Amino acid sequence: MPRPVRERSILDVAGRVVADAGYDRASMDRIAKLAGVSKPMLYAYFGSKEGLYVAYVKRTGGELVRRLVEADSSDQGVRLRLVIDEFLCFVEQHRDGWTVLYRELTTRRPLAEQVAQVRARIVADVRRMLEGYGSDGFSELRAPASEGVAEAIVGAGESLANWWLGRPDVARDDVAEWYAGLTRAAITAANQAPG
Amino acid sequence: MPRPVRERSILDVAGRVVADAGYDRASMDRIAKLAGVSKPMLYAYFGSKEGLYVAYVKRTGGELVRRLVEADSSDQGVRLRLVIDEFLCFVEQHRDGWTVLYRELTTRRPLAEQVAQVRARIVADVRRMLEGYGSDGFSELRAPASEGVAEAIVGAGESLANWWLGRPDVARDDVAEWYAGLTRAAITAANQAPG
Amino acid sequence: MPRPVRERSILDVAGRVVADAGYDRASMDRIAKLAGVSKPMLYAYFGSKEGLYVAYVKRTGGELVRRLVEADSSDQGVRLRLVIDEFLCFVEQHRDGWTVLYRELTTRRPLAEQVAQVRARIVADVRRMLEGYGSDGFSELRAPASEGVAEAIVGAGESLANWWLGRPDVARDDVAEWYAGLTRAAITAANQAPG
Amino acid sequence: MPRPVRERSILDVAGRVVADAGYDRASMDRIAKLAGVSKPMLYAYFGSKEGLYVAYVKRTGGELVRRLVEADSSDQGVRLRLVIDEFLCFVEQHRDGWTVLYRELTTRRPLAEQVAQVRARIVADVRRMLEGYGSDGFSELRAPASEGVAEAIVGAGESLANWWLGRPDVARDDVAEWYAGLTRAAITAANQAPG
DNA sequence: AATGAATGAGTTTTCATTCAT
DNA sequence: AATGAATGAAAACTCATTCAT
Repeated sequence: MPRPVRERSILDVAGRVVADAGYDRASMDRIAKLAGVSKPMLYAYFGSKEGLYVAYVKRTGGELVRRLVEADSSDQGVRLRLVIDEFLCFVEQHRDGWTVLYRELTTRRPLAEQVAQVRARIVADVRRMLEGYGSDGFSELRAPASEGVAEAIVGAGESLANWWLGRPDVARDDVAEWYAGLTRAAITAANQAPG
Repeated sequence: MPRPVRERSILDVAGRVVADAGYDRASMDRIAKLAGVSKPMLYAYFGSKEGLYVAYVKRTGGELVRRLVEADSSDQGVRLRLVIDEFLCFVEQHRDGWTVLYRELTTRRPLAEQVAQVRARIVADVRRMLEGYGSDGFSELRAPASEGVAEAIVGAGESLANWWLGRPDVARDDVAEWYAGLTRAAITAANQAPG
Repeated sequence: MPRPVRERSILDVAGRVVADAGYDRASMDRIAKLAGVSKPMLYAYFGSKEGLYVAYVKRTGGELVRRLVEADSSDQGVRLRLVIDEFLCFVEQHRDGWTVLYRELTTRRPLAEQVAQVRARIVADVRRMLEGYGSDGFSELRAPASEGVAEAIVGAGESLANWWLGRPDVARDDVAEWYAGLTRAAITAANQAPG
Repeated sequence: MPRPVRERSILDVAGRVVADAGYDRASMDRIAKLAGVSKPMLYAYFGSKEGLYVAYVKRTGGELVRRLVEADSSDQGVRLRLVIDEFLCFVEQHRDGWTVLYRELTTRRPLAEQVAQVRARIVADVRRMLEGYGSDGFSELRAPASEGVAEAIVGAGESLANWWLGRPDVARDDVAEWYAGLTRAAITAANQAPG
């Protein structure tokens, strides 16, 4: 089997195992066995446990960011809803990936950097949205309020996504609608607060 | 040293260590050394590593819930703001405790149950708030929307609290104000959505 | 079994195993099994494989140096012969120790430092002997010649000792006599060379 | 690249790596990478790690012996000095080779045999020199004294050579002179001892 | 003639946990 | 009531070696 193919299939398994057990409890032995390869292959391809994890996070986080950015480049009016849709689509399609990204957000060492960067980019986007909102005459929101509220909005989405993972009977469209509503309301409220 | 006193000081140390390194990387050796007792003491008092952790979570989560419940029993008009204040006070006073509770929220085995229960009670409270909101004539919010939005609101608070932990220069009052604004806006938006 | 006793018996076994197989091929598993303890004991007492080795070398090298120094503090006339006797006694009594000290002399990483220090002290002594020899009127030997010849003399002794280890039928007294003769001759020759 | 050429360049690399790290810590991976060939090539050419090592030692030890033998076949009067010169020339030109030969002298398994043979031949030569010395009327030296002293003389040379490797500022001629002086003095002394 | 892909067996090290005193 | 001594089990990682192409 050629290397790139193997690499992808190993990453898939690694994501499943890490999503299931967390980084610390995910053993290389288990990943190797489930991937149908020997442990030395994991090390030949990824160098270390951390290397394997980082490769997975880069692949998965990279795709999430790419999709959000694309959705964000659409027409102003529908942008928010499209970005939210895209986010929920990603969660739906990559349950493991999302679980890993989200779980390791709260872990300090030694991998937080990678994941934190992905999230930071998203928070920054939301913050820009908050700060730009008032440009048409309304009051304007500035740091640190814009930062805090952006964090809150992103956190709301994460939490909602996790809840949704356990409720497959709920339609994505509904979830997106709630989240979009909350976001719009939060933006409005934040901008009116100082006034 | 009488047992209850020693137990409390051990729990304090355990919280610090677990907040610092996470449950898996927190070793009993380290906890024993920092607490100034021998390892067999830890086992005599708490039975196992999991037992020690559960004791810590019960104590810490219990206090969080107690404080929120008390704040929630106050007058209707200021209730939301008081609860939020109480929550942020707790985070401020128990950085380790909050970090542990929050971090382990996303961990599956073997301790999630305990922590999840604490959070579930909070989410349920918020949900009741959402569902009761309309009782005075407005449209009413029902599950699963009320559940999802409650999750989102709680998630927003968690995220905001974590962000705030890294920004000690921001006043608690401001954070509380933003969060209260977001929550009220979200409730209003959610109730108007179906109409 | 109290710790100091255990430590000594572990060190004895470690010396035997390392003398037998060399540092790299000596496995902690094997040392633990032969010492009748579990591997974690080795780590509890010595920290690491290197730590165990260093402890052994310190103990053994320390004793060698102590004995040589004592013998060296005797009356001038018989000093050389006494030191040589003491050295050969040590080799006879600590075959493992000598083998380890000698073998690891030629190893670069990561342990050479310790052993090299022991040897360096001995070489320095011989060098001082060489340089002081001429003080009664003969020509005097100086660096780098004194250094080189000291190295040669020490090397001759090491080599002789190793050869002797494989020839238990040869009396220690004879070996000592040969070595003393060689050393005296070498000193004389070295001092006359420049003249 | 024709096989013999490649073989030689592989051996050169192997020598460098083994001199640097020792046999056990020298990995086939590293040798293959530095030699610019794939690992299966190493096995096709040399059969095993041990095979590669043996090939290196045979080549290097063979050259050392050849040079010493040639120098030894010269006129009686200058023989000793020529042999010593040749030895030091070899060390100077083949630092890696000498390091490997010397280092592995003290290693027991699994390669000592090869290296030990090379050294044994040299010791035997010196011994013959010692035993023949007295043929012109002086007292004669016999085993085991001749063996022991020969070992000592060879060991002195090895030790001197190693010391010299770290002192490139010292002229070869000086080193050779010291060593020749020591050797002649040792021979004389050994022959006079019994008398 | 040459190599990318692959592994069985072994290494050092750590950890939660218990026993004898 | 308290601990020094001790361990079974499992972790991450490495290496010499081979096969299929």
